[in-house]
Amino acid sequence: MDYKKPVAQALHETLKEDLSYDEIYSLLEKPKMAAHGDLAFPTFSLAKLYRKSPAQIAGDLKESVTAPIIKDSETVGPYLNFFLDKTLISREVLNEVLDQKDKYGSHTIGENKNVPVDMSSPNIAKPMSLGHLRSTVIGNSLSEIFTKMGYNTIKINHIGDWGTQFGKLIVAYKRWGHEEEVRANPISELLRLYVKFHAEAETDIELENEGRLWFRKLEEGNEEAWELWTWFREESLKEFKKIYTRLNISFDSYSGEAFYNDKMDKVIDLLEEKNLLSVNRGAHIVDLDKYNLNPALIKKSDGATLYITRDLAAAFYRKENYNFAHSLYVVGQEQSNHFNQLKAVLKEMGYDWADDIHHIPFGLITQGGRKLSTRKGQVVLLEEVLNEAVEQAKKQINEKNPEIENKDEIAEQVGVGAVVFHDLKNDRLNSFDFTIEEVVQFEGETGPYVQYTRARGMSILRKAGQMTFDPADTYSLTDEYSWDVIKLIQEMPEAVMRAYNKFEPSVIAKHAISLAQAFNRFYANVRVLDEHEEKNSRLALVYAVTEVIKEDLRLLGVQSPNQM
RNA sequence: GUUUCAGUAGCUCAGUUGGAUAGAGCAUUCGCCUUCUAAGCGAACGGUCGGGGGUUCGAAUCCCUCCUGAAACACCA
Repeated sequence: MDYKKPVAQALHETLKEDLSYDEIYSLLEKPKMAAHGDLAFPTFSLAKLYRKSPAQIAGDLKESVTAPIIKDSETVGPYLNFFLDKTLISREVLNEVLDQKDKYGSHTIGENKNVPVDMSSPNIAKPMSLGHLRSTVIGNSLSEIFTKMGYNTIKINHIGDWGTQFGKLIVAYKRWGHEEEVRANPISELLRLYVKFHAEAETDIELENEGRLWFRKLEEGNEEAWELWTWFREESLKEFKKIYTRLNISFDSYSGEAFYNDKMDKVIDLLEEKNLLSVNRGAHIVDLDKYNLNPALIKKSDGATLYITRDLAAAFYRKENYNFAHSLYVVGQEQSNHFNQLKAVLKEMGYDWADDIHHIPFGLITQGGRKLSTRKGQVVLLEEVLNEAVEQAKKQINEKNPEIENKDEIAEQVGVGAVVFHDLKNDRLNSFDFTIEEVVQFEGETGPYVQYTRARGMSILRKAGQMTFDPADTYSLTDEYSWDVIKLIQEMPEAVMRAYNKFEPSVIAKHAISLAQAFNRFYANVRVLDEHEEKNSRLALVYAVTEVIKEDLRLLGVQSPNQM
């Protein structure tokens, strides 16, 4: 329930000559301090109109603005502060959560419209790095958020499975590789070969040529090249799926770069038809001067296609197959220029749906201040990070709750949850320098803190022996601690909306932290299981918190263990 | 060099549409477990919101300018 509405309505009764309902609604703000009440109305904007001091206007309004929901109002200078009826609002908020459960906070504006989400997109034969983790978890979370808005999302893993590096890889494998080793440890072995190739190529210039040759064979459908490529791809994908399983993420499509090989000619034909291609320094380009962008290189001087050609083909394919309302690309911010070009070319072609394509950029992860580089073998392996986090989680469990069952399962949920939450809690555009100590933090504003908060709530419910609550009951909560919790629960649907509008999972993470903090304060100060006339209402509040936290975490792709 | 993004407490970061006395977490120091899980709660300490100008009743937030950092900038993806 949005309690701003009845208050705005009450103000509008008095002010309808001068301010619209919407203006009043947007002027109403949440005070930072509890002493200033639950909602505040600043009167500055009326001062000129009325030729009175804002303080005076606030005083006049105080007398005339009333509503059942408004328990009390006070003026402090130019502000009219409202104190609301806690009992009434608590009851309605609880009724709503108990009734809707995990549907609480949902919206319907997506109404079955399609939204493909391009995310994760690791490269074959290379380990998944922290950069891929970001794309994966941000993409997954946005996909959940869009689903909660009513959209039908399609998670697409645009695998990096084509390019000259496969020529190099084939050469390296033929020279130094062994089948058993690749089978045993596909990615680390293929990576070793790839790194070795670049090291050797520094002195042996013949290698690069050989690599190009083998890539051409691959393109021409040479059987040996094709078999090796298929095999590398399969082995790599198997390895990736292990990680996706741990992250609890699945995809609707693994169509990668190779999938569009036969779909690029159509793009080039279309560009020619529309007279958009010109030849410059031997290359085919689309001029984008009027967009203040570099020309888009569609075809190299040797006739080969490029990244953008493929992405154009992918954009058309997705428009035709999904008829998307929005199309998201969760890709690092260093590729902003590419997506600006992509959209500009589509605009030039006359397609308005270019505006529905959204690049969702995110900040760079460095280590020791340096950019991570696969070629030089300087990578942070995602799997090792997850393992370390899970190990630390297990250590904590053994210290703090050694009697618990399913230790391994819980350690996995907590450890992986810590990593994922850490990645999502801040603005996605922030860059950060990676340290394992920071990621594997379990105290303060972390995933495990939020999970732990919920586990404490679940423990109370178990002790009470009550897991279901009647949505129609007349609940009543009057203390300050409950009130803070209620207000946070009430804000959840709005947080979902904001996360959606900004393509920003951290909004949800922040809400989860705030709610957990408020609940822990409640927990420390209010005895739930003691006999009290509000006991049943308090239990209902605990239940509502466990539901909302679980839903927040689910939207982030983090699991909620019932005990830890 | 051009473009884009960023600069808030020792560190990591919030700050919604411009609103009241700029907030958290970590770290440090100190309190709270015979009572629902101490992965918790509370307190103390900590600020020229990068500098300067401007707009406004009001600026961390908008505009200009300078400083610092990161990224991108034609045949990689």
